[in-house]
Formats: sequence, C-alpha cells, structure tokens
Amino acid sequence: MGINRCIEILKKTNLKITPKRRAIIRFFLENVRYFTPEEVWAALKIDFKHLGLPTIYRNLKEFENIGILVRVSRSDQQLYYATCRLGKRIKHHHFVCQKCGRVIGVEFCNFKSIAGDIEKKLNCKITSHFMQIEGLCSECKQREKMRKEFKK
Amino acid sequence: MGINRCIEILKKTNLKITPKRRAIIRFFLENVRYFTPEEVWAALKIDFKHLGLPTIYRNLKEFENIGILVRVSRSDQQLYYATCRLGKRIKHHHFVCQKCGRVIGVEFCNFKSIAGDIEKKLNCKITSHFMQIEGLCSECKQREKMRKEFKK
DNA sequence: CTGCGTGCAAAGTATTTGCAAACCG
DNA sequence: CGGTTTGCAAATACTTTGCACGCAG
Repeated sequence: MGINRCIEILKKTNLKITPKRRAIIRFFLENVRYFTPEEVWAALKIDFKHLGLPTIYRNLKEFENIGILVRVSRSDQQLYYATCRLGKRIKHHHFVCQKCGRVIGVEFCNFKSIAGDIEKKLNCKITSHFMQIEGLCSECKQREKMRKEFKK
Repeated sequence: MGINRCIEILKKTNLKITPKRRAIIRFFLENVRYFTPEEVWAALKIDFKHLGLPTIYRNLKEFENIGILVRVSRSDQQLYYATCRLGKRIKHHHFVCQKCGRVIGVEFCNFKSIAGDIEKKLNCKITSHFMQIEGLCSECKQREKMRKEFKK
C-alpha cells in the first residue's frame, strides 16, 4: 500500500491531507516495522518544530480506523503501530520479525482446519481468533545465516 | 488446578501463604473467568477492611510468574488475569468465552501443520506464535440455544 | 526473630481531553 | 470561509515504587 493509496483513503473518509499526516504515513512506509507513538513523535520532531504527541496519538488511532495502519500486540501494555500490505478488508494475521520488527500480513491461515477439532473437544462455538506469529523475516534469516557462516 | 496445588506451588517457590493470597487464589478458582486487578480488588475489599490495590497488582504478577494465573490479551491496554487448568509447563493457548469470560486452556493446536506453509511463502523462520480463540463456551452455547428455542 | 508481605502515599508512565489558534479545501 | 486539525496544558487511567510496620514460618 503506497502513499497514494493512503491519501486516497484519507480523501474517501473526509480526512484532510496535512503535512503532518503525510509525514506520519511516509515515516511508516519508509520504515517497515512497528513503532510506539512516542517513537514516531521523536522521529518526526526533527522535521517539525512544533509537533504535539497528542497529534501523533490521534492520527495513529485514526489511521488504524481507516485501515492505513495496524496495531501490533506486545505483552507490555503499550501501543504499537505498523503498516501492513494487507488492508482492512481482508481478515488476516501478522508475522512480526523479532529482529527488525517488520510486520507482514498473513492471509493464508487455515485455522478452519483446526477449529473443528477444538470445537468438538471443548464443545464450544468459535467465532473468532487472533494470531500473531513471530520469528525471523526473510532478510534477517539470511543475515543470520551469513553471520554463522562467517564465524566458521 | 485446585487450591491445594496452588498452595503447594507457593511453598515450592518460597512465597508465604497469607490470608490475602489465599483469598485472591480462591476468588479466581470460584470465578472461572478473567478479571482486571481492580475488579479483584473491589471483590476482595468486602472481606478485608484494609487491602491495597498495589498488593493485588504485586500478587497477580507474582502468581503469573509461578504459573498460578495467566494473562489474557484484550485490545484495550489493560491487564487481565485468569486461572487456567493448564499450568506453565505446557505451552498452550486460550479459548476465551465472549459471553462469560471463562478461560480454557487449549493444548492441542496443531500449528505445525500450517507453520511450514507460512515459512515457505514468506521465506521466514517461525520461532513462536500466540493465539487466542474466542467464542461461546459449552455452557453459554447451551444457554444461547435454549433461549432461541424459547423464542419460537 | 528474621525476612517477606502489606498499606499507604506518592511517583511514574502511557494515553486522552479541552480549547483556542492555525490551516486545508 | 467553515469545519477540521493541531499545540499546549492539563487531566485521566493504569501501574509501580518506597518505606515503615506487621505477620508467617
């Protein structure tokens, strides 16, 4: 999802395209990983003399609503946001790289294949499920491999 | 996991068995669903004249560490705890009833069957995954069904 | 009787709100 | 120009910490 698609979504939802909103979106597109609101703020303050943290909070939340950003779950109680190639329309999960924080949408989770089993065993009815997968992304896996070979 | 097993764990980990700790554990065992620290506090304050919220926080965290309680993830940024039949030793997931909040451990998730597929498609290496399943538990499903039949 | 547990107050951290001024369209 | 967006200050919500006293083992 490029910047043009994002701006299109802003227009469609009657949100104004301000320099700060542009910057937030650009920031996420250029840094494909998850960030806390504070981190986004720190990064953008370099370019903007006046930039309030509440502005960041407000916009990140807004962007999540309209599907430009997704929230990432961590066990600490903080907000994390990232871009995800897959928009809001497709129900999907996220792979999060434990090394670089990159977030990748995973639409092919055949949960159905195990749902029936669980329903039978618990005698319950499953209505939804949330999954987050962690590991090393393609790049980090490669890097890891090279590092190991270098050691030899 | 009954109260005796819990007390056994407390002893094993050199935690003292105080009336308040007993009460917290009993509370969770008698109300098989997830609670915020504040809810636990509110419920136990009835029995204890002096009971600090920090005590609840401290103990819930402690109990999570030693495997008496588990944390439940919700999209709001609050702490939720519950008991789970499955202890810490077995890696497992949770089924959470959207009606009554009951938490049930699910050890039979054959994630392995789909992990390979994801690894291949993303060219990544998966090291862990988190899953939470929601729906209606056995009792609530039954109740729902009865309600529907009654309407006819 | 020794050290862990607890209450209370206070601090800390993350997030939200109110409102006037600035700005997009 | 009108309504949205923003900065700033302040409030709020949740959680943790410090310390003196109390109690389990």
